[in-house]
Amino acid sequence: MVREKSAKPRKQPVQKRSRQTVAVILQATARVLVRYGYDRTTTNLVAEKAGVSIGSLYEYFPNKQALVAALASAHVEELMERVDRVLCVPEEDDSALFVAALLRAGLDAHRVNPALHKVLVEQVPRIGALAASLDISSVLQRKIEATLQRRAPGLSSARARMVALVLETCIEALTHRAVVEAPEWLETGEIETEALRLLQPYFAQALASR
Amino acid sequence: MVREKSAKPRKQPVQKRSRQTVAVILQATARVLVRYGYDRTTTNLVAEKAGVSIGSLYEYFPNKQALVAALASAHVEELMERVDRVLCVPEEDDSALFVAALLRAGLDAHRVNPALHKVLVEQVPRIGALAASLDISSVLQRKIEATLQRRAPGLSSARARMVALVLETCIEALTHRAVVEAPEWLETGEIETEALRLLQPYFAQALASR
DNA sequence: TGTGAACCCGAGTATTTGCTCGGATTATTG
DNA sequence: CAATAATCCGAGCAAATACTCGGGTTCACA
Repeated sequence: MVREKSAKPRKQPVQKRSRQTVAVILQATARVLVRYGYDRTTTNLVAEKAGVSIGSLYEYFPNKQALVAALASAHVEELMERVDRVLCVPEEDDSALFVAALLRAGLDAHRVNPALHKVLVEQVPRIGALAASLDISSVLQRKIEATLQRRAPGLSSARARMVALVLETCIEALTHRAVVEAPEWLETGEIETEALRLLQPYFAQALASR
Repeated sequence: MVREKSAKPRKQPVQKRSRQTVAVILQATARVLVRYGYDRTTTNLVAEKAGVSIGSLYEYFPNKQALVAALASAHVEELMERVDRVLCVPEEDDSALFVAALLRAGLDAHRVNPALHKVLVEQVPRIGALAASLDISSVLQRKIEATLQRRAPGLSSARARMVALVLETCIEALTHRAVVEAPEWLETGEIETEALRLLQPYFAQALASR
């Protein structure tokens, strides 16, 4: 099926009409992905559900991977916006509050179209363009690392990287796990409490032992 | 490509010769998966690399999913054996030692054909038979939960489940992350140290506050 | 050593699916 | 109001790929 895609360039939408078309195609892609899963998602089906012709789809997306990658990028961007909004709040000098804020960002992120998120994470193979688009974690980790170095200049850069990795990894894993396996713990906030019990002492100690 | 697979039953290998064939096919599947990735893995290619005919392959595996699922099951089983071997050692009454043993089990597990593990985790879509085959985490979690209830009978069953989830999730996520992103921290043991710093206080406290 | 069962073979078939291309339709510009 | 560009269309091609089937080969066992 999908060969060694040499990314053939496509035209950019310039008029309002075509930008609308692209948007409709992406929305349809999301719906089809969620409903049928990745490998039963075909470009023809997406075009049909979007109400545009297959020809139009290929005007703007050179292949299926590029199509899904575009959607994934948009999704990740939306997540990042939420995280940024939380990370920029200036009052988390207190380590406990900082961790809590991070955690809330993680939980929040998982509330953006969780069904799509699940498909992207579980079914879409991380290959080629998709690998980069789906690599949320490392972006986030770097972001945390930067914040850390800004707020706790005493930390060596190696330590900052390590602590950022631990925080990001655990938050991402725990929230994701809760979403798919124990949604009731999300509602009740139990997961949040438990994660704080795990991460706050760790983080406090990491800051102390500089 | 692959339709709504209605699992058509295939014959079981009974003679030594055919068992050998099945083994060879599975080994080839692993090699092909690692080398070409999931969607460029075709049944025809697997048969060719295994040195058997495509007909023989379909004697024992009804379709591609079943083939990969069989391989995944075998892999998971191998992981579980290692984990069991560690978990059954009787001397971890000390909470710190218990966590350390768990962690070592996690790290150990990731040393079983890590390349294959990576492909299975990152590329193979969790659908149908594959979803179950790849669900290592929940099996492990239940195993930890049982061990926990046996060794710390003071814990309520809800707490045991929660603590097991946290331990399993974090160990799995951290080790996996280290493997793919910072292998040097695996060599030096830094990841292990750091994970212990995170998990031991948490676990000790969880046991104390019964 | 004969016979049926288990096993193996691989060219070929039936589908699926990504994607093109020539031409119609709509917008923009001078 | 041309003329040119942008957009849209969808039948159909080419290639890939999962899977079958009829027939040959090897094994178990009486």
